[in-house]
Amino acid sequence: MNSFEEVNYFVQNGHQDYLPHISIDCVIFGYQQQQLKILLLKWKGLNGWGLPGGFIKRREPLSEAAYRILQEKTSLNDLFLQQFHVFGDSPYRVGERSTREFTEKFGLEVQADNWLFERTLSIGYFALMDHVKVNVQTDFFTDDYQWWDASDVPQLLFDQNEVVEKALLTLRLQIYHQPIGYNLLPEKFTLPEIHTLYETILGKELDQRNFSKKLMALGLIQKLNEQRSIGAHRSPFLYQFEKEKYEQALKEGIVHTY
Amino acid sequence: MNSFEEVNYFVQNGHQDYLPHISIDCVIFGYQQQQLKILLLKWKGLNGWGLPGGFIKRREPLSEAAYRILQEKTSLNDLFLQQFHVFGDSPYRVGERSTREFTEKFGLEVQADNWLFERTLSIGYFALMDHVKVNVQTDFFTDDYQWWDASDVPQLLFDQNEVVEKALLTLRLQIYHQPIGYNLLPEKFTLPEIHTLYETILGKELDQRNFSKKLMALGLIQKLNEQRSIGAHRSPFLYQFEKEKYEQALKEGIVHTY
DNA sequence: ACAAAAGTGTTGTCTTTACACCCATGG
DNA sequence: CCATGGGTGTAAAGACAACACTTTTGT
Repeated sequence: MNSFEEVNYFVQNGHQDYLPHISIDCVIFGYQQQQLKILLLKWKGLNGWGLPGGFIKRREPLSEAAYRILQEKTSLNDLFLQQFHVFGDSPYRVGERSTREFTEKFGLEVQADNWLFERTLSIGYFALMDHVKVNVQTDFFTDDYQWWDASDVPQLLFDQNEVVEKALLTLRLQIYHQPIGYNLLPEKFTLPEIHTLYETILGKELDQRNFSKKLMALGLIQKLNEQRSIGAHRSPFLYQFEKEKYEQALKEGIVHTY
Repeated sequence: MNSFEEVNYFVQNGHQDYLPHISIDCVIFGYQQQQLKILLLKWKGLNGWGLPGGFIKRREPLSEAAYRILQEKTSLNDLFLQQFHVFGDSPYRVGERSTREFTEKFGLEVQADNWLFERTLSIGYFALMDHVKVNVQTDFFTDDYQWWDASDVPQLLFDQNEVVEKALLTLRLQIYHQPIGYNLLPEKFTLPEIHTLYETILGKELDQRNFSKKLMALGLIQKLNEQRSIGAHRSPFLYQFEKEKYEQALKEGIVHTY
């Protein structure tokens, strides 16, 4: 959705194709330089940062909508995606919104009762992905994107700081019950890499030896006969997830503490 | 909402007061005779069992809506209530619904584009309450209610069996991170009572001695100097939750395994 | 040879599990 | 006095946490 005509049609007539009053917001986590990152888009005009999001088509299953929105923004399809909360309590989510500012910033005339400006609840989804596979698409409303450090997210538009907070909390809780990493790491990774990933997500140090013992005991990854060359240091071995076991663990859950 | 006039107004004009396309479904858990129960309402006409639910008022915060709906149905206000999932994938939640059957059963004329019959996502909430405090209110659409054993729920209307399943799953997961019991048990309860409650929720046996050791170690309950008389048996001591500590544990979470 | 990161085991402590007997009460 | 359920402790096994030195690699 990039041309003025497309956007104008969406704004004026989108309610025919999409459900009003409900949107989807995506918190996209990536992992980069040993830091947990979140993908934010810069809104044109509003001049602030916000989460990628979108609306649900009238005949589209909810989870398909979430996948579609993610794919539109990241051109990626193998990813972990999970609903985590519906936001409908903050003042922003209770009242309707003014169209004036919108008209000024984007040059689109909208009636006061335009569907986009009615009260809209938002369903939060979070996704995990390997940031190097991501090819971010901006659109008419957004003109820039950036991966922000998860612990250092700027002030976001609307109530979206709350959304990010909740996503982080959910991710941290989840890491104790589900394997995480498949979607955040490259296919082949080293023990120090996944170790740092866990430390990063949990925001605390994990003993190197205990971590690898435990991880190996889960039996979800296998050691390969290859090493990565990392410069003037000993070359770490590469590992990869055993997909079937990983999927099974995702379904059945695991219990551990790291 | 009991009179024909009220209902007719709601059906014809409800979209002015309520958000269309989104509803709330409540899975209400109670505990009774050592069994985990779920409150179901019997729909008039449709002649099937379903969950209590309702719509969100246009200017009402989401969680207030959930509380209101619960209060309307149960006349109860001190309760534990939590959002757990949005349902929008099942065929029932993707398409619009036929008004014909509705018209026949309830004698209300509705247009094909009536707001109640458009596609509607449902936000699932689950609640825990002491069933003896509950005073169930039926309304125009429902003429009976019953507490059903959680492990033996009948075929429900729409996609609601899925909703109940997910609620149970969430409850079971949650019990490892949050104290549970305050809202399901009477103010004063015995160790065997809370012990059976946990066994019931988790669906497995828990060693009596280990359970009480662990429970006491959490420091959320205190022993009273009273006993309950239970007939021809030794009288068990009564306990009660220490509210402040309980609330704190709710907020901060706990980790244990039972 | 040096700097930097990878890799690898053991021990003590704590947590968890398994298990059985006596006590209180009412009929 | 009997039947039923309540209440209580200990020991063995397993899980967790703490901890340091050697190896590899490139410069």
